[in-house]
Amino acid sequence: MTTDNIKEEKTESLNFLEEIVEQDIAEGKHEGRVHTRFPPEPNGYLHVGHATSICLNFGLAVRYGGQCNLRFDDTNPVTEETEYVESIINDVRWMGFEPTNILYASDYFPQLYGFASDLIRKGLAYVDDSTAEEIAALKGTPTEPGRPGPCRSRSVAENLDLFERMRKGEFAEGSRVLRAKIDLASPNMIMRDPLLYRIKFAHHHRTGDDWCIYPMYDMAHGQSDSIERITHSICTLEFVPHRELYDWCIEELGIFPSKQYEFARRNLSYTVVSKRKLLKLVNEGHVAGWDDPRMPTISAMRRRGYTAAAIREWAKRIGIAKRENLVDLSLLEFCVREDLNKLALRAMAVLDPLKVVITNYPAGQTEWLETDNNPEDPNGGTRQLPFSQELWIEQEDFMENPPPKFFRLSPGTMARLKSAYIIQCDEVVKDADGKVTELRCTYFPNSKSGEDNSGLKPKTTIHWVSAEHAIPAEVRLYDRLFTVEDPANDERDFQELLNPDSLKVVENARLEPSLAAAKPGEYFQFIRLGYFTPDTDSAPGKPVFNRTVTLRDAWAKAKV
RNA sequence: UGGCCUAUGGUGUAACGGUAGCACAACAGAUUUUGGUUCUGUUGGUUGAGGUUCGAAUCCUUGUAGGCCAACCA
Repeated sequence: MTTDNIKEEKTESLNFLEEIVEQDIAEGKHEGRVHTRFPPEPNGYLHVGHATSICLNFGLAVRYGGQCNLRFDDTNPVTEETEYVESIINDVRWMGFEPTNILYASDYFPQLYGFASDLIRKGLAYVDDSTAEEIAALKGTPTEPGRPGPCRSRSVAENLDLFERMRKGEFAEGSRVLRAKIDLASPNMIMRDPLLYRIKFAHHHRTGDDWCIYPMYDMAHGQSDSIERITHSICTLEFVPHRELYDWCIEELGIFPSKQYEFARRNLSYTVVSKRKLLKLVNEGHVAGWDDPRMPTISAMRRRGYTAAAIREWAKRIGIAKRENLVDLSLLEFCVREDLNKLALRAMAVLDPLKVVITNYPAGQTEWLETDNNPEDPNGGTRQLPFSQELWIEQEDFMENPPPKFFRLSPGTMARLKSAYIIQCDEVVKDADGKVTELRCTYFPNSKSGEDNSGLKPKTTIHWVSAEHAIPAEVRLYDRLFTVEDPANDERDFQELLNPDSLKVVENARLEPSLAAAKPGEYFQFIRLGYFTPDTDSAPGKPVFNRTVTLRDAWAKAKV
């Protein structure tokens, strides 16, 4: 290792969780073992927030030679489904991580039942017959202590008997719960005799009808961590008050001492991630589904053309801390462009076609021109583009009365056709309404790309496709779903904040013929327009492309 | 009004008592057969008030602001 490397390593800064992990390793805690877990509840699709959590938990394991389990926190049968389990596993793998184990909290139900019984035997849990309202009323408020209910003083034997009969299904749903007996006066509301088990006669996606009592989060999560000998159990800030209970359970049960650490969830501007709001977007038809490319779900980002590497890099760059945040969407877009710039194959596509006729080019002739697949990749290779007398160019690349800084085509000016010839605009053809329908141009035969000796220096290069050879396609242009940075914290109605232009469908795009074979999962840059990927709606002979993200566009900015 | 968490450029994040740095964004320039990429530069910051110290973003006190907690959700 050189001095430079040492210096670099020294200056690299760690986030607070990496510091904790490194300190634990240095102290030989758990024999230096690092074992994390990603614990989604299978009640919906994973979104960007989960993506950063995946990167955090799996990333820590990878970085420190540890392990990371994927554990489904499936303790509430009424909201959870196998469909979600499958999509979550798929999303985790797509993100680029392979779980050490794929586990389910529901597999621990027998053990968890035993833990609860242990607490009862220690006099630390009791069966409460009160209604939800009664329990809430006796819990007090943050400023007033709670008061004991009539069941709090039940004997261990009675509690054991009642709890067993709860399990046997002798009591009606909602009629009794098991509660920890801790401290009704605790300033931490979570410690005021928290509920541990409730009765639910519901079919569970894995355990079927084996159980009619299900553990609450606090009776399942930490215990599952402990069973799996998780060393660092990382969760979001809203669980901070639960840590006291997490530790209490582990202490009283005398089980493996997993430790909980909390970080601030990362929020992304111009979107929402609350399950309720995402559901509303889907149900009210504001988007086409959970994987509509405008959604912040992992499946939607994948469909839109974001790469897992870009999302991982984004998570790395925004870092990790404990303060509230709203990460600017532009950083995610930067990461997506950065990755795609390296790997996307360049292609020519015209979204808003304007006909160009090269008057001095032989009608019916086709010439195949070589062009780079990716100028950023020396091994990217080349392909052939057909050139002919009639072409399509972008409407935007022509202006009859251009402003001063416009240096594309206008009457009398020249432009280079990318990888082809320099043309000059001689004549503008209009329809009865005065709309420009065609440009009649001449080309300079000695200006062919790669062998140009014309001496001409046009101010710009524009993209084009040969009219005869182009294939038609639908192209979907996406923009941010909301018009405000932080829709979740806006007092206005959800509805008012939606961006009416979040989707623009281009029905009549013209693509270079090589794009006919493109498949979802492949990445392209339509030159000068942005990054695009085939959508899953594509059908043979009817390709559909999604715009992942535009290119940075200095001209667009200069115009406004 | 009880407890807990958090405050560093527009945004995100470093600096662990010793020169406030990095990235994105913004702006300017160079290069460019993508108004892309790449390269260079510029603007801009420690929540207020006290205190400790030779020296404070950092430690202490006290304000202020934001967030979380009284689900048979996780």
